[in-house]
Amino acid sequence: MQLDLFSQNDPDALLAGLNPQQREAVEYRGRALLIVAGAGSGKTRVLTHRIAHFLAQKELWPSQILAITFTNKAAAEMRDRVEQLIGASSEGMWIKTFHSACLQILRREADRLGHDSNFTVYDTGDTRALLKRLLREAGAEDADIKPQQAAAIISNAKNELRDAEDFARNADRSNPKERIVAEVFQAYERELLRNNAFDFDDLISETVGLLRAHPEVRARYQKRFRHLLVDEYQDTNHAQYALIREFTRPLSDDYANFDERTGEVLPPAQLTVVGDSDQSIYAFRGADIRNITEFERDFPGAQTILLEQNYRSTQNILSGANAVISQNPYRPAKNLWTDQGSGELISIFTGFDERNEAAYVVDQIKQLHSEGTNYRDIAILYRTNALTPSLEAELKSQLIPYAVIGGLKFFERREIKDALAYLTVISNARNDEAARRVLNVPARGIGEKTELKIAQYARENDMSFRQALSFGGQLGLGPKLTASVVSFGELLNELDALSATEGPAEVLKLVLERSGYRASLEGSRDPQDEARVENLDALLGQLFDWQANNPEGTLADYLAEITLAAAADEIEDESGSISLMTLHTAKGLEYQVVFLIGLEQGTLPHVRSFDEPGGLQEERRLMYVGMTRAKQKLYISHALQRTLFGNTASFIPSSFLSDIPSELCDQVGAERRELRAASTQPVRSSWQGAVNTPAAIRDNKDLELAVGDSVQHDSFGKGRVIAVAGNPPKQTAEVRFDSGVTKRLLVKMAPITKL
DNA sequence: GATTAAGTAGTTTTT
DNA sequence: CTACTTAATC
Repeated sequence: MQLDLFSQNDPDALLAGLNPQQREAVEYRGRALLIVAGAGSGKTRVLTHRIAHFLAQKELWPSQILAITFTNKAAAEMRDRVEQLIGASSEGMWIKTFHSACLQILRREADRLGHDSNFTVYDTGDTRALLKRLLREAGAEDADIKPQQAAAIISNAKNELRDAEDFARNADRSNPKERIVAEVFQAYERELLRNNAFDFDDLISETVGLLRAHPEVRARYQKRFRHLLVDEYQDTNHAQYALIREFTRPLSDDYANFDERTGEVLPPAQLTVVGDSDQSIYAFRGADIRNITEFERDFPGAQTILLEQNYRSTQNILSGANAVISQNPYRPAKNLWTDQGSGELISIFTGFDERNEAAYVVDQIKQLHSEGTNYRDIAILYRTNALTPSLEAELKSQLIPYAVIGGLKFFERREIKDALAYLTVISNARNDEAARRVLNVPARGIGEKTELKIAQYARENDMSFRQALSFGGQLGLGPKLTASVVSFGELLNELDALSATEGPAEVLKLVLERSGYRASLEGSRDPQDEARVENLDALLGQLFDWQANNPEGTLADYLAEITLAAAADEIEDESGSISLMTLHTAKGLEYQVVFLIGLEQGTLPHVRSFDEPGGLQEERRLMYVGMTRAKQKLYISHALQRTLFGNTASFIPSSFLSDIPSELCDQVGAERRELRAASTQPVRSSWQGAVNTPAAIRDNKDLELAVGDSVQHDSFGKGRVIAVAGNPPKQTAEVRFDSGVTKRLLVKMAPITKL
C-alpha cells in the first residue's frame, strides 16, 4: 500500500523498467499517437503505464478515459493492471470493447432511435433466423439467396455505414438477387425496430449515427471522454473508425465545450491507438488495414512510435515468424528482435494423417508435462474449428485435461437458446422472435397455423406478438387451442411481473418450473433430454454466479453480456487444462508452448483464401500471429492426408513451411524433400515413437489383396501386388511401385487403396 | 398437429 | 459426417 501510494505520487516511477521507445510512448502528449507495436513488444504494458501516467500527473480523471480493447478479457486485464499501477480503484474509467461501449451508450440514448433501453442484442443466429423468415416472405426461394449470404451483405453494408435506404438506392435493380436483398434489408430494419432490437453491427453504426445526428449528445460524450485509447487498431472497420472520429473531431461553435475554470474552449479528445499491420486478420469482417497505414494522414500532426523489441519469444521463434511475414509485399519494414537468446529449434512434424498428427502432439504434451510444464501453459492452435475432433479424441484417450475455446458454443444449444428466449421475451415484451421461438416449448399443441394467426392479428392491430396472445379468444380457434394460447400469454405476464422483484437467476428458475419445460424434458424418453436438463442446470448455476457478481444486473444486461462475450473470454487463467483454439481467438494471447497444426495447402492457407484478393497475405499474417504466440517452444505440424466432413483427401505441406529457414527447424518425421519426391518410406520409422495407441493408426478393416491387384499408396503412388504373405491381421503384401521400388506393407495399416 | 423417417445440402475465421 | 429440411404416418 505504501509503495502504491508512492508510485501514484511519482509519475517517474511509472517509467522505470521501460525501454526508450516504450517510455516515449508513455510520456508523449499531443492530439494523436500511433504506437506500432510488434508482436510481444509490451504494448499492454505501454498502454497501462500511459493511462497510469495521465492519472498520476493529474492530467485526467479516471472517468475521462475511454479505452477500447478487443475482448472483455483484455479489458479486465487492463483494468487490473492499471489499478495495480495506481494503487487505487479505476472507478468511472471505461475499459470496454467497441461493442460493449456502444451498448452502454445506446442503452442510455435508446429513445432517440425509437428503441427502449431494454432492447435486445441479436446475435448471428437471431439475425439468420429473422432473415430466413423475411426471405421466405419476400419469395426469394427462386432467387437462391441463403440467409447467411444476405446476412453477410447486410453486415458489410452496415460496417461501411450504409443503411437500408442507401443500399436500395445504389442497388442494381436489374439484378434480381440484389433487388431482393435490398428489399429484405429494409424489411429487416423494420423488424429490428419493431422487436426493439439491434444486431451486432448496429451497435457500432447506430452509435455513429446517433453522434452524427445529435451534436448535443456528441458534445456531452466528448466532454466526458478526454482521452481515447484503442487497442488492435489494425482490425478496426470503417464504422469503428468513424466512431473514433466522432469522439475526436472538433465540435462546431454552437456545441463547443468549455473548461469550467478558465472559460477556454476545450479541444477535442486526444487519441492513442496501438496496432500492428502484420497482425491484421479480420479483413473478412470489414477490418480496413488503411486505418492504420493512413493514420498520420487522418490525424495531422500525429506522432508514430515503433516498438520493436520483443519480450515474449526466443530468437529462433522470432526469426521464423519474421521469415514468414517478410514474404508479404507492401509491408513497412520492421525488425523485431529480442535479447533472450536463440532458444530451442522449431519442431516441424510430418504426420501421416490427422490422427497421427494428434498422436504426436499429445505425445509431446505428455512429455512436456512430465518435465514440469504446466498444462495451462500449452496451447494448440489451428485455422478452422473442424480440425479439433482428432485432437479431442486423442486428448481424451490419454486423459489430458483440455478446453476448447470457442467453437460449438454452449449458448448455441437448443435448450439454452429456448431458455434464453424466455428470458428475452420477459425482459423485452416487444421481441416477437423470442416469443415465437418458445410459443410451443414445451409442446402446447400450438402449431404453425396458429402462430401465423397470432402474428397476423398482432400486425393488424399494431401490437406485439406477446400482447396478441391475450386476444387469443378473437382468433377463431377451438376452445382447447384458445385456452392454450391465452394461458401462455398469462404465463409470460406472470413471469414478467415476478422479474420486477426477483433477480434474473430466480426468474430463470421460475421459467423452467412454471413453463413446464423442465418437467417435459425430465419426463421424456429421449436420452438426449437428460443432458439437456443438465445443461439448463449449468446455465442456471452460471446465472446465479453472474447475479452474485452483478447484484444490480437486469435480465437485459445479462442477455447482452452473453451475446457480446468473445471466445477468448472463456479462458480461465487458473485452469489446469491445455487450450485449443483458432488462430483468430489466439490473437493477443501467449503461451510457453504452442502447437500449430494443420499446416497444409488448403488448410493454412485456407482454400477459400486463394481466390480472394489479398487472401494469401491475410493467411500469412494468421500464420505470423500463431507463431508469435509461443514464448519458449513452437511446434508446427502437418498431415499428408486428412478426413474432413467424411471424405479423405491428400494434402501437400503449406507453402508457409518452406518460408521458415531450415536451420531454425528440427525436422521430426520424414524429411520434407523426400516426401515431395515420395521416394522413401516416410512415416513408419519417424512416427513410430509418437504413436502408442494402435487405435490411432489407419485401419483398412478387412481389405483383401491378391497377387496382381493394383493399389494406390498415399506416398509411393501406384503399384502392383507381387506377393502376399501371412494371415490377417498381420498379413503383408509385397508391392512393386511404378517408381521401381518394391515395398513390403502391412495390409491392415498401410495407407493404400485397392484400385 | 406431433412424431418419426428419410433425404439433402453444406462445411473459414467472429464481435 | 451432421445438421437441418421435408415428407409421411399416427
